[in-house]
Amino acid sequence: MEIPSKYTPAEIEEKWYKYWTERRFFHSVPDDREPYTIVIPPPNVTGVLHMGHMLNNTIQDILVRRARMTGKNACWVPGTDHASIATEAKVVNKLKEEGIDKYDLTRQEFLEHAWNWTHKHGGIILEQLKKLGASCDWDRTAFTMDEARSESVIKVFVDLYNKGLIYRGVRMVHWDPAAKTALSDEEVIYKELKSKLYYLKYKIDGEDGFVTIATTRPETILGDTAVCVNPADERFAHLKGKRVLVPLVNRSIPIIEDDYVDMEFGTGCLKITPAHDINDYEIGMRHNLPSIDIFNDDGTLSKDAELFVGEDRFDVRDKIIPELEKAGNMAKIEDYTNKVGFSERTDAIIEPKLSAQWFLKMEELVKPALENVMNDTISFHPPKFKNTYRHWMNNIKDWCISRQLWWGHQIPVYYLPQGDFVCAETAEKALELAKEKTGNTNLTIADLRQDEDALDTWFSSWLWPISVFDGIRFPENEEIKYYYPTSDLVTAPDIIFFWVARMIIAGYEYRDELPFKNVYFTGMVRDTQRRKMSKSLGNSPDPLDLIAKYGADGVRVGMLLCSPAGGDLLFDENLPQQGAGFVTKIWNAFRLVKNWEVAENIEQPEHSKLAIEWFRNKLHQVVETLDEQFNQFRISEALMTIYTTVRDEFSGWLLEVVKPPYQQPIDAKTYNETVDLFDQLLRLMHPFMPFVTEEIWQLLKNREDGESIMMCQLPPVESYNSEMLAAFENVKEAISGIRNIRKDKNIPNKDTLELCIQQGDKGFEPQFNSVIIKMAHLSSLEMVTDEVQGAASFRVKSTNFYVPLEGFIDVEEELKKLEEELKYTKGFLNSVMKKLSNERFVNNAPEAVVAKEKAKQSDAEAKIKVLEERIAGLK
RNA sequence: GGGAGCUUAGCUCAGCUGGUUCAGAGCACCUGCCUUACAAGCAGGGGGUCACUGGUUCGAAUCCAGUAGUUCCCA
Repeated sequence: MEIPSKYTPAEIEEKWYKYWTERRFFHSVPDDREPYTIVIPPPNVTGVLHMGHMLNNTIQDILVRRARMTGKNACWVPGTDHASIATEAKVVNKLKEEGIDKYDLTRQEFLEHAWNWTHKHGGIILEQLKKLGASCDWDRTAFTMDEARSESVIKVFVDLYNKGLIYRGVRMVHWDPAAKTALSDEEVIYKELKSKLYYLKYKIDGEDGFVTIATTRPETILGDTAVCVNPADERFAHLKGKRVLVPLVNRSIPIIEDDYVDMEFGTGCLKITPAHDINDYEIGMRHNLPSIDIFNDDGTLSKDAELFVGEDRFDVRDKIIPELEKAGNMAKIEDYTNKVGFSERTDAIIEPKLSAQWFLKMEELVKPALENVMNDTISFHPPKFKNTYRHWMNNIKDWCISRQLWWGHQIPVYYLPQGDFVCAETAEKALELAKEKTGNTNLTIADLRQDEDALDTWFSSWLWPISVFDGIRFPENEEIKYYYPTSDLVTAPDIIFFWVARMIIAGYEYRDELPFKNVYFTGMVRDTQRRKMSKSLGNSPDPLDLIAKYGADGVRVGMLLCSPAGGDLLFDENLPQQGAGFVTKIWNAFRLVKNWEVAENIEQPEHSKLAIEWFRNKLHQVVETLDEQFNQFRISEALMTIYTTVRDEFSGWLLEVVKPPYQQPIDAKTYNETVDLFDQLLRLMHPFMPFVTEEIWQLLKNREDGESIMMCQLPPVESYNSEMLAAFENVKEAISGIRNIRKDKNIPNKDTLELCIQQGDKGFEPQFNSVIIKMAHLSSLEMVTDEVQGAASFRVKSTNFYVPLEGFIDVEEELKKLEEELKYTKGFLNSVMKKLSNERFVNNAPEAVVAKEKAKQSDAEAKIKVLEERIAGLK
């Protein structure tokens, strides 16, 4: 069989992904094995794959593949999220480009456009995940607006309403004038802006004189209904009970007193606009002030503003300033930096606005969700996110779940002709309730008017771990009982409140159980300057280009090598490059092994036997290490373990030892054992690099059609001989010592050397001599009792190694090296003795620690003796 | 304004309940080598007052307090 010298990821990856999916290896059905379940954080249906998805889904795939290979029934459920605001905004824009205004369409017509868009773009991101190698159970692909999920959302709304947890209230909400919808607190991003602080003079009603207030939003004076001072502020005592006139419109408003006012800030005198500021709203409530809503839903001024009606709020700000100056109301203007809320989705500046919305009472719901994270029933990795979580949960506010959008789940509330309303899953059920409620049996569905608003997207995704198994509609179904609770959730910390917390809440409310056992928070993918990847900066590579360039395995490895849990990943193209380099390394190791000619009639050499025994033990140790690392979600460390094992232990040591001389065959026993070890190693690597491991695994031995490495079991955790591993480390050190001598003395590798060993207490075990002979290319290895003259030397622990080099040896050089070694060892002994001669240390430290120090002492003393003898011998 | 975290090699980070796997890894850097699978490689090497100050202790990167810088969350 001809093995290509270059590994070509593109075609190989496509071949195996097809092989896996055609045989439905990713598909899971409940059986008697232990389930392992992950639900994907559903990406936005209209989105495209970005670097964050790459990292996140690589980690999920590693966890799922590993679970599958440890005998679990692994199920990774994929799907997408309808992303109400973002998708609606995209559809609205697209229609606008076609000259269609959303408000010229009926709801039905608009939804048709939205569905068309979804069908066209909805699958893209999932198709891209396939290129990454994601082993999702594609038969289970779900969408937050498909039938099962939609019905679940509606059912939950009705249920919570009937439990008295959902209510309608007029509240100050964050209004997005671009999307014309309310947003939840979590959807508002505060940014610092350089703006101005305007000092405005309000004339006192019926008197000469003014009061001066400071504001960043002069246009809102049109909605002022009071001016407020601190009751403790002597400066304004004389204003008590008086009134002032709002500039330009000359409305007379009262001067009120409230502790809220900060005497230090601005002029100590605050204008109150209850309709457009949350704090003013609260003050307004306390003082029974009227609210004047001066804005329309799109951010233009309403007729209640009296001036500038129909003009945009920011244009009005520009225009009102000269007006105020002209009227003599402008005292001064200062530069000022303040934080302004922006819409997460549309980036429009948020307008605090009074409006009627639906809210979910959170106070009771959060209790089990908080408790079970704090007591680690649900573990966060890294655990520092527990703090953030607790803080939010302890300061929880009712969740505004209505959005003034069409794309989403329409709120199942039906208004009756008299203004009353009922809440029901369907219009038919609503009609029944309405008849009951009103006693009017003549009502028809046409008399009911369903609430226009849609639900917050998170109100559907919070059910995701349950709804993907249809556990809301059919709580007793076999799948939900088998797969739920899910095992691990992999997500980014920026949606800990939006999504993670709410899933936990929903889990306890609807299953009385946690939704997942572990939450692994990935870092953000940034560029090398720590900037977030963003379209506008153009610093984000296209993941698919990277895969095309470096292969999916290379990209996966590159992303993970540098991505500790919760730490940000500073992406640089040399990462996938390194990943691809590692793939090549493995490929070359495979080529080496596979191209050996195998001879049945050759005896297995001693060195090969020893090396194989050593590596078998090494592998068991690695399996144990990986197990620990995975248990702690130290996934990038686990990859590093694999990386160094393959590069150093397997390629650098095992293969070099067993490698037959040039153009000579290898004995069958060594060959088969090497292939077997390679096979084990490939399995350990498979979750990280599924494609190259499958390709090599398939070529390593004859495989039946339908076999796959992904369906194999990982090598189990087994005990290993740690003395042997330690002994082999001494062997490596000895071989390195000889290599160093070669290097120092410029002795080519092809020349053989002689070696004499003066064995000390430690540092040498003769059973590995054959390995040393092979690896150091020795012509002889002799045990000696005395030191050897005319030789370069080095020490491993208390064993002396001599390489006789007549004529080459520079005694001065050798002595210098020995003196240095002696000096260091003496210094080391000194520090140990200092400890041991400290009575309080010997008396107070645990016995084991003292014993260790004593061992250090005797080792150091032995080494000093060896060095001193050697020095004396040379002199 | 409130809260949480972080600060260890040029970069990104490990370092568990204080004590030889305590000063580590990968990358980067430097020096040799085209040695027979691999120059996308191999063999070596340099590099850190563990942010600062004090405390606890026989012993502190590790525990405590304060200071500085920095990041995130919330308002």
